Amino acid sequence: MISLTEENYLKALIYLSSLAPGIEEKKDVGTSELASYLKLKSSTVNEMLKRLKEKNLINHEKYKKITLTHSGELNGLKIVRKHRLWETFLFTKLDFDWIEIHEVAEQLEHIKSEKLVEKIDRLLGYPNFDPHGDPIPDKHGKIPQRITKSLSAVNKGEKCIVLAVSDTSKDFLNYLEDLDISIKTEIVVIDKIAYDKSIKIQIKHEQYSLSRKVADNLLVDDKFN
Amino acid sequence: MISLTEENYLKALIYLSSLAPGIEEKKDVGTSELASYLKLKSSTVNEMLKRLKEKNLINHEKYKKITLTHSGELNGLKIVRKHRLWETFLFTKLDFDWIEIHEVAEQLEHIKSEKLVEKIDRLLGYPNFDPHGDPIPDKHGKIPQRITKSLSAVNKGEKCIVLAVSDTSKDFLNYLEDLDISIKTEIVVIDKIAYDKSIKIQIKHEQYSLSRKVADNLLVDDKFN
DNA sequence: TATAATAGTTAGTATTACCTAACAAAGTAA
DNA sequence: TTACTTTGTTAGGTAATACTAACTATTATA
Repeated sequence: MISLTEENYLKALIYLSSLAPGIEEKKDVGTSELASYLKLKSSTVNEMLKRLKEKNLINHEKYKKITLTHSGELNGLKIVRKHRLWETFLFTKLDFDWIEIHEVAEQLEHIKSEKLVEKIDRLLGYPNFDPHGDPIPDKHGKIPQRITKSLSAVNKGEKCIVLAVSDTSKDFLNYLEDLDISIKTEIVVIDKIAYDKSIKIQIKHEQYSLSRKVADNLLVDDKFN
Repeated sequence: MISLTEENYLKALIYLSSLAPGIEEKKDVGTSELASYLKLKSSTVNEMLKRLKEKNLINHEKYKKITLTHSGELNGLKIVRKHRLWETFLFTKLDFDWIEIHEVAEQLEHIKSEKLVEKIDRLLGYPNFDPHGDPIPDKHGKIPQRITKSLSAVNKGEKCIVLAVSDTSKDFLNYLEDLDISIKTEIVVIDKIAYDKSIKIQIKHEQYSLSRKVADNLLVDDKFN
């Protein structure tokens, strides 16, 4: 049996080891890195690493980096799957907004019931991506690949719809909320300013100017017709 | 902050102190009674009682009975409310069956999010009773009263529908499942045997004989036309 | 009412998951 | 290559929640 706390360590390891650009290349994770991500002390993490190793969920040698075993990765992906399914449920079925879903899903992801997960998955129509655009692993841990294009790469005059964001910080999500940009929002690229790489866009009948940074973090689909 | 464990103690106290027939008359609960209900040792419970008393959730003097304070009752009712709303959700929205819902709701009831509870309540259309027929306290802890009549009290020749059960043991629920009796099942009382107080009923086109005990534990509505 | 049975309490122990403080290993830079 | 910095580990402590064993108060009964 994997405890709630252990589940959170696995999830953190999944997240940290896939932080590298491509999903394929895995990054090795160190004790302090994990500790600072979980907002815990290294000594605490160190102790947990021993338990996770005993349970065959991670590989770890003294003073070396941490990697997930097959079992560890599978179990971690299960939590990620549940988290993202619950986020989707909260967003699409209960009208929670983009910002609120994460916190509640952090709790719901630990509910132990295979059947419940499957039922929710079905209720949602077996979605491949959550409301933030993150891929939802299937029950075997397979992660759907997304064809992504950042808004920065869309040509002048073209139309696209928002699929996902590559930054899920509160600040960014709040800013998007102000601009009324959410998943499936239709955006027309009016102009691209060469000088500072900012772009001028139109949403419904409003026009805005977005910085390069913002445009980079908006992932879109430009061939949806 | 009330811990998950503390919440379970409060819920148990709500349950045990309302075991008396009328909901109004409250029964006082003892340490061992609580311990045996929670499948814990009295010493464990005793320790927890101290903590609950410090948090002003219960009244308890050495060697005396336990009663809930106003705050304890309110907090306990909140858990009961969540439990029953989740059971209703699982039953009506996810097609879980009568027997499975309890276990999953035991976990879901501890999710902390006022908003989530309200959203689920709304999604379900603000139900007053859960799939077992138990009343769902409202957000202020008010418990809807049900007008109950046991199947034993229905006259020969009359029709009724199942509203609730007064025994939620697995054995009983399994037996009902075998008979294909669930909430809203229509039952016609064909005959009442004076000798052993058993009754003969008809469901759809099947006839069965039910013992007195079973009939007593089936709560029905006989004026639903 | 004396005593046996039941109920409730206390003391001491274990586990999980956290902490601080002290120390050891590895990596970096003068 | 020595010295500094960062990273990782160990030892020892705490709070929550459980346990067993031993003890005490209350209740029931002969």
